Amino acid sequence: MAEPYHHGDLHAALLQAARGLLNEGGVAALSLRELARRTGVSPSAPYNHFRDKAELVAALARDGLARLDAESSAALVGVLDPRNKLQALGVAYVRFAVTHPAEFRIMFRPELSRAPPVDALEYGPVFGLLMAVVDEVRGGTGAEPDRLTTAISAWSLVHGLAALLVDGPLQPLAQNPDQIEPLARAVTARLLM
Amino acid sequence: MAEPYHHGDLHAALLQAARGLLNEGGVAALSLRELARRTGVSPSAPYNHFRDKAELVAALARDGLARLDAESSAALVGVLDPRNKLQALGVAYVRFAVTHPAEFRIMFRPELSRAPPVDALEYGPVFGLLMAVVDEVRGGTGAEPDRLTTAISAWSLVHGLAALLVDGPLQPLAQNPDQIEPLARAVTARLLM
DNA sequence: TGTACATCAGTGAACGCGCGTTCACTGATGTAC
DNA sequence: TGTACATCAGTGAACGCGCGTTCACTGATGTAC
Repeated sequence: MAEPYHHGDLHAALLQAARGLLNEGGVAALSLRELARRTGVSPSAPYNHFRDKAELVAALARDGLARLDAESSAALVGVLDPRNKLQALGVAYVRFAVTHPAEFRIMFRPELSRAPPVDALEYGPVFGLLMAVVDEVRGGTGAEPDRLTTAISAWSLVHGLAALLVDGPLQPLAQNPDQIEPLARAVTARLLM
Repeated sequence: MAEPYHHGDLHAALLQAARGLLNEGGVAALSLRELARRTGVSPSAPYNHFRDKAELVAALARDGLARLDAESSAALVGVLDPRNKLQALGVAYVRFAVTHPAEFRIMFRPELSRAPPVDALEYGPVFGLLMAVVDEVRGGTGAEPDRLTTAISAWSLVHGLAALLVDGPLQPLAQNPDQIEPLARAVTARLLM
């Protein structure tokens, strides 16, 4: 209501509002009109920044992936032991999901955006990181099962915990984030056995 | 188009059509009107069988849970070793998710129905089964970590694999179901180490 | 076996709603000279 | 430093659509006698 023209940074404001909307009401609640309302702008204003709704959703997913990538890399700083690296990566994954549930949800709902954000088993940054660490771990010990299976197992474990916390029956636990870190540590510790 | 009145079993036909719709277009595609169209019935006919859309979704989730429960119990028949039981339960879980993706999705999307289908950590049938098997396994060996953490870890592993196959970047693998069984076996084998 | 009638499970028109998107427009901003 | 003008980022009305749900209705079914 301040100045009718030229919002400060509508692009960012829309994405921010979209995150909020997703966190509150889930995917069903994400509408361009509501976004416009929340950023105090007319229904057609968003079309100056995104071709259509799918493009906005795709941008959200892309941002989420980049953030997860950054946090994953950060989690490895100063960690030397390969097995500790694997655990650190897992804990970071769960923490990301719980602190950014909107992005986490949308990254794994490919119907929503035009193209899948993570292309299958192609080496997206995050999966690449995981693969590298898995190779490090395998390099140490002897006759372990196949690389891919190991990576998929590790990914499954943390993805499952994240999904149960974000969308599933473990949701109540995610309410106070102090409990998340120890739980994630305990669960990912199974990767080390 | 045969006889205009008294569909054979509209209740079941609607649920069946809903499963199809969910499998094809995801949650967003699930509409009562489309259901009516597919079962060749007027838009108001479904209201003779379900109070509203939420009730239909809840019925779908309930059916899915019952089915998962039945398949889980069936998977344990004839298996004696506790660790093998744990694995069998895990494989059944993944198989259920891949063969009934609609139900699997909806069971873990509590916003959709009025009440959450699995009440938190209360002992729903499936979780009860898991807990019992976990206790069996723990009874065998000595100083293992806490029950709940063990159960959550096991659940996370299989839930994560299921989610990555159904909605995530492992989707391509789920196309030919012959690969699913060995993969599920390999991944759940990590529960035994 | 026939008839009367309550109940069950449909029809189809209508409602109001929120949505995505388009369109002609207009004020603010920034650049060239 | 001023002015002319292209471009950028908004407005607001309008569109068509599919949705969930309601309503008065009606044909088919099953039960009582």
